Amino acid sequence: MTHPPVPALTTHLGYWLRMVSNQVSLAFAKRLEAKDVTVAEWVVMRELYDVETLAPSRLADRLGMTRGAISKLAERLIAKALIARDASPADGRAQTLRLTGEGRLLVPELAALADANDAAYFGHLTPAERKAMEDMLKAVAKRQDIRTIPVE
Amino acid sequence: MTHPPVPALTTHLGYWLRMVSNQVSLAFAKRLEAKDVTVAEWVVMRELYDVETLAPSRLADRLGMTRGAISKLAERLIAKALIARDASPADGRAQTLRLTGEGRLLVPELAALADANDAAYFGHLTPAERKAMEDMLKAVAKRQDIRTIPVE
DNA sequence: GAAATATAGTTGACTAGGAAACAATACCAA
DNA sequence: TTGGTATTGTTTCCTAGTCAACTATATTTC
Repeated sequence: MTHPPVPALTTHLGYWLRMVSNQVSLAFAKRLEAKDVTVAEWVVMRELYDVETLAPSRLADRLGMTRGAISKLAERLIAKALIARDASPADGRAQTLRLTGEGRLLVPELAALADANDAAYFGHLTPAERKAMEDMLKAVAKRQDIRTIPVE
Repeated sequence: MTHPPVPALTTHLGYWLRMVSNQVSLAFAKRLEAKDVTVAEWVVMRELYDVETLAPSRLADRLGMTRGAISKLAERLIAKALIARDASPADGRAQTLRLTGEGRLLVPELAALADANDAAYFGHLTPAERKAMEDMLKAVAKRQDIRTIPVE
């Protein structure tokens, strides 16, 4: 009783993309769990790593999250003593976020987990294949003017 | 004060994959919104489309979701009158889910949205490029024994 | 310089999922 | 046939987001 035939989900590139992406992210999340850090927290920490300080609202823009989400995310990272929040001297509304010493020390460890995860999933591809995939994904991103850092 | 240099997030293929995948899924979700359906609901409906009836637990396996999540998802679809739930005559614990007439009529419309979304993101790739990407993703999926349908 | 407007961050209500405890039923083994 | 175990689906509690209302401070405009 399948009236009009409908192509399978698997005919869409988006389907495969999502399936693989989900698994890669999930596996990465599991690795991070050993360090008691989520993917979103990792991205924030990595952003802060080469920038000294950053305003929450800038972070929201960069990660494509709402300011509310960043507010709560920052709160969690502060509770873990991985980042710190300072009032802006210039603007009474504004704040800046920065890594604590502890947080800064953790980033290279987390980066190693990210490397390992990427290698586990894509390490078997030849350099040419990797480059082809990366180029295609970059082209799609550019074409659609995608610029936010994927958090989840 | 960036002590040890850490490679940028963008050096990972997983980063690009997630960025593009997130945007493709988000755009698809927005299209589905016009029909008042979520991506997860669409996947369930598409699964039911060529199968007559399906047990919730089978659905959970196929979609890689918990039975609890399927329970709630089914409840939402039933509330929208897009699927129906019947008690299994053979097994007092079991149920089966099926599309309603209305639900079945909706599937081809939703499939058209899926096609359009895929085309919007990947239509500009040459057939060879599309195939290369699909093959690589399939290979990664196969290598990791990924078999669940990506819902989100 | 006062009033309107804009911006930064927080909060509360809501959503969709996971994990684990649970109830009901089925299966199995002695 | 009865007692233990397995399985099905539901429920409760938790998490991490969104959205929209809110507070406080800045900026602009007249």
